[in-house]
Amino acid sequence: MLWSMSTRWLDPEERAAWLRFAAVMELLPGALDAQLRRDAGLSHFDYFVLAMLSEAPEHTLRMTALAQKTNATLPRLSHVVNKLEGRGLVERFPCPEDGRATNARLTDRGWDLVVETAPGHVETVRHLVLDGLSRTQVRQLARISDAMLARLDPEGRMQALINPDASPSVD
Amino acid sequence: MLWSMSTRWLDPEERAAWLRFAAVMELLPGALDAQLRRDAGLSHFDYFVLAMLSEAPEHTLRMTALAQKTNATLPRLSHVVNKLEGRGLVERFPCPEDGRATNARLTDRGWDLVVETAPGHVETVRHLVLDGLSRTQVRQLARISDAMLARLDPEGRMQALINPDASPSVD
DNA sequence: ACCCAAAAGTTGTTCCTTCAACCAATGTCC
DNA sequence: GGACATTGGTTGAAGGAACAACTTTTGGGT
Repeated sequence: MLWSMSTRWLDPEERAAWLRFAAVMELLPGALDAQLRRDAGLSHFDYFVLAMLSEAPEHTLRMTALAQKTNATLPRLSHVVNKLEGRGLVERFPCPEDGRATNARLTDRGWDLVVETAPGHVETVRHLVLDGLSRTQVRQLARISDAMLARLDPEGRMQALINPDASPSVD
Repeated sequence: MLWSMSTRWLDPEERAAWLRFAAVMELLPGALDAQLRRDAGLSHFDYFVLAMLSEAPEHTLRMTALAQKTNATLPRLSHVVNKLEGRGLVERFPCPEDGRATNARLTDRGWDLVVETAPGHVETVRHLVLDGLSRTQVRQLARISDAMLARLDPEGRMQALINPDASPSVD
């Protein structure tokens, strides 16, 4: 910002909202991660990967598709799937239609783990986020988040998630 | 959750709110980090450390106090302050009152950097978060965040920030 | 005075993420 | 139908964060 346009600082209401919201963003991810790590030995990202697979047809997705749904880079996903494969939660096999592509599929063990883990995770989300809000506030939060998403993700890559689907998924 | 109490799943409204909110939490930190890294060569955490010092009397804080304000562990803070000290943005000196303690103080260069950087950062926060919201929604966001904070941080360690104070700070 | 527990920081190790380089398969354009 | 760019994915090394172990200083108890 070289051309120093006298900054519009935050007024008290804006500042109050931003500071609180920033504090939530600081604390909530760690809290969710801690619960999953404790109860299932999974990072939040690990769990999310499994959850996305659990929602997919055949419990299978191409790596690229999975990366988009989880908002991850391909290298990151590759490493994580390596780890999950080592634990027998996921298996990889070449995609029949495209020789370049790889499919990731949830194993039975992986599915079982998601099914075991989802209830506790939902309970945590409820406890930390939703239960403190009124019905009205839940609706307000949805609209506010939508407004932010319009700025953060104009292309709507993450919108895939915001549709109806299968059972455990939950995230 | 062994005692398997048939889980209260999220209803459509709750699910809609949570998915959108989770997407925001996924994207926003990275966006803020990217802007600061590009314009000032600082991670968001780095910037936050400097900002907290810039608000403190004498631009000085004990490591422990700084760690609380930034929600960091002491080891993490120690490493980061090492780096910032190497760049001449912060200096450390033993605390006169307590031989165990160390004080961290913002240098002149550090102060200058915060002053240069703050406007662009505020502009980014405005653009990504606040400008998309109505005045009413800004107030709603503050109240909603407060409700979550009551669950996430019952002790209110981060509440220190939610008070009025000096100029550049901004975060 | 002395001992022992707790507090304040630092250092080192490990794990995770990101970045860059790389390989293989596909598709395209003369 | 052969060269070249593109897509899909993996791998290895480098930078950051969490956790554990280790000093040093303080303070309380006897």
